[in-house]
Amino acid sequence: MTVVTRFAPSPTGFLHIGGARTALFNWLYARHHGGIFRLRIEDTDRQRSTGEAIEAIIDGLKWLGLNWDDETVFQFARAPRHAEVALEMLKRGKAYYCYCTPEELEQMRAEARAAGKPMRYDGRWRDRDPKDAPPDLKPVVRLKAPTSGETIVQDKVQGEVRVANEQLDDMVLLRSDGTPTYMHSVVVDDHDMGITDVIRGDDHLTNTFRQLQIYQAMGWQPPSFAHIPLIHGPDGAKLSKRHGALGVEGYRDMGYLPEALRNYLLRLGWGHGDDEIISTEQAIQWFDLDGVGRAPSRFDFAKLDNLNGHYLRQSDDARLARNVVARLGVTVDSAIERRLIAGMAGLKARAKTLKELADNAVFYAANRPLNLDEKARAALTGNAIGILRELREALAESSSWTATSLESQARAFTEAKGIKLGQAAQPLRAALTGATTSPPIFEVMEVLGHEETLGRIDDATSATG
RNA sequence: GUCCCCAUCGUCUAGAGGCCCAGGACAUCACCCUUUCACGGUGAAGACACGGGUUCGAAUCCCGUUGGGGACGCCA
Repeated sequence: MTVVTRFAPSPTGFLHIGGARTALFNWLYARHHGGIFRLRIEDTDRQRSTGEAIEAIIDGLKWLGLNWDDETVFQFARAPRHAEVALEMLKRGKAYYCYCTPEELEQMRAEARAAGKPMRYDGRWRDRDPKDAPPDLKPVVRLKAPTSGETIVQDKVQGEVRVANEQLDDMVLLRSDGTPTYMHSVVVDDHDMGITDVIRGDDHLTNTFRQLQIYQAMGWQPPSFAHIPLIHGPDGAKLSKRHGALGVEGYRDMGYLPEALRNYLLRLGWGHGDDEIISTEQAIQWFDLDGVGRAPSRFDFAKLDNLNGHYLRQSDDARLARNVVARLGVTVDSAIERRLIAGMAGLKARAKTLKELADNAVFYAANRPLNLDEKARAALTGNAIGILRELREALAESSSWTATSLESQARAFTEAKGIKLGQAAQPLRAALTGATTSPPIFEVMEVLGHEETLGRIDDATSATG
């Protein structure tokens, strides 16, 4: 049988990091088995669902490279079908009308809590004569759930999980306005969409018992389930905004690469021996549910940064240069674009994120005269100016403008003067990059070129001297 | 409150009774490389929550305790 998985977010906000991982696991599982990965938007909450959220989720999935098959299913549009199934259950005696008011239910819960019992609906309309129905009240449809025995989930991650049916109550299938509840629509949609494997956060584990009862009532074959642990913040509590609970676009804006985020998310809750750097091709080949752990994991930016740095260094220079230009919000001519590409090798080894990369690339994109930061200005005081002026004269005659030849010229110069290389290199760095840290300075000179280099030195020596 | 799930270095994890006085990665620290900062390399420190069993032998199995998390809506 072909594997069919799905990602089913509710469009009440952005695609958060936990959802992204759930989507990734579903996608990998489907791709691993040569199956189908589908997207269903659970927009039945009309108050909270928004078009922007739908767009954010779709953009987020696309950015992450998680492509889905077949057309996107919108759950709200299927409400008539959900009602149809509920009515069928009514007809079969598997469901019934309940005329309880919200106040009654609230009281029931309060009493149950006080008595130390599970907070559940007591089933007072379960076997009551419909003639008793109050004429002015619209009823909900409730599932006639089994009252004895137990419901068992065979979970691919959590193992066998069972609960006594007395713990579960008769849940609402159709609201009094005739719209379906989440619990009901999920089952109908998963069934109709031919989903074979439901992979979702383990906050749904206990919902599964109830959903299983709907499958049983309809005589449907339930899919297999895999409930993956949630992602927590660094403090072990729920992921907060400042700890990573952002939409994936937040990660994009911070300068993370989709392949890095994919790799990071994959390793959060899943392992394959000692492997850490895992390409997407490899992930598809290796991914299985056995490798998914059962304990929740904590989100760690430091590790994400490390992974991102790795993928950054692997990235194509032209791609990075384009991203840097976009981030800097500048327009550059083709000469500067070439300069950025040429300088990228030195730049990308020094950055963890695209944002950092862009910040460090400013001196390549900028036109003269350069802005010098405080430390750079400090490096251009005292005899540094004199050294720079002399070095400039030596360099002006240079016939070979490559990093290696520039370095040997500089070394010859400092040796002749009896000073350390650093005494010339640091002022040079300050003058050429406006900072005290940068890629190797002779490489910078090569990338900048003869004319620009001398010009920047002149700017620095005249402005300060 | 009731039910369910979880528990290995700070973090992510390897570990499916002897290969483990517990391995890898990130982070940390030291050293090397080096014109700066990175990258890279070498090394150090660092964990089986606790208590009982079972067994010749337990990180691995069982029970309990503690600690986390989740679910108990006419939200999804």
